[in-house]
Amino acid sequence: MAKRKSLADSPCPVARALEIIGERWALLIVRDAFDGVRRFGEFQESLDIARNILTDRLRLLVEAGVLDVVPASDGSAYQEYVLTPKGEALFPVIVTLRQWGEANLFARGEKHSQLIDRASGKPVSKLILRSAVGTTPAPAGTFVKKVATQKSR
Amino acid sequence: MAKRKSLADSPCPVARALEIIGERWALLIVRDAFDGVRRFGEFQESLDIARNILTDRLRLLVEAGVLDVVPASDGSAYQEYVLTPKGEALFPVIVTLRQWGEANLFARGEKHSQLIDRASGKPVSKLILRSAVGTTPAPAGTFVKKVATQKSR
DNA sequence: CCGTATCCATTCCGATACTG
DNA sequence: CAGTATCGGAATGGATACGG
Repeated sequence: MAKRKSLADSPCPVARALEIIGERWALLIVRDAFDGVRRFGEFQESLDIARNILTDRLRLLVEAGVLDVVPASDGSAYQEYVLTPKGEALFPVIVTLRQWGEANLFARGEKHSQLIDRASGKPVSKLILRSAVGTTPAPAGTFVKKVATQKSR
Repeated sequence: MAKRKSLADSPCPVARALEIIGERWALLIVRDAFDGVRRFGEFQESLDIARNILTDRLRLLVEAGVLDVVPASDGSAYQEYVLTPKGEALFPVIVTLRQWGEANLFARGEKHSQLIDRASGKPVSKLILRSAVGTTPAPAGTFVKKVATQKSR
């Protein structure tokens, strides 16, 4: 008993997403990857995570298709972990999470780290995110239920 | 040993945010709250979560200031759990997570649940998110480090 | 119907030692 | 440097029984 219930088959996209990245380390690894971190040791030092756990989390993220393993860019015989397109698509998630954290989790005047968007040169905290409005035409029968109770403010 | 490292004091807003909602159930509870769920039993049924865990997670979210406890709206002597402004500010996080899940975690033709934004009448999956561009003027000395390595695509 | 309390299996995670 | 192997303690989560 006490077998953990899998969310991987949930009809809710939020639940499925959490099955992959709803875990203490996963998103921090992804955040570091966005930050340019590629090597095992860099992740380990940056996150201060035990090596065995890091090994396991990297493996899970690779299996999930969020990271990819490539031969090291320098001569060394090792590997590097880079974001796949699927992993890069997590950028808006990181940004919104960061924005929420900055706005709600820091005392006035308290310092926080910052991330600059390479393309725009602006802090990611100030990015306006564009969703894929045109993508997924959503043909009839796509949804298993429709709930019209959302507030947006 | 093996004491879990707290992220609550991390200078990274993403890490702090994950300390609160980076857990298997927290965001699903928040998602349900956005969906209009307010009662203990509703959460329990919707999430199929053990009652003791639900109790604990609700308590944590209340402590974190994401949910608030109010007297039941019907006559019953119980309580209801409603989103605080801080909790409602998580809306963009849920939306981006959902968008990512829809785009990357479902096979073509596979159905997923849907959520309609009350204000706009559109699916949240197609919302264009506006960040608080004007807020937090970010005076000098706000950041502990600046990293300019971000890719945005 | 709303929770709390207990018990226990599973999972997580840190420390450490070890290999190449 | 980049992992793997093993260990033990802590946290998570599920089942269930109980009380308001």
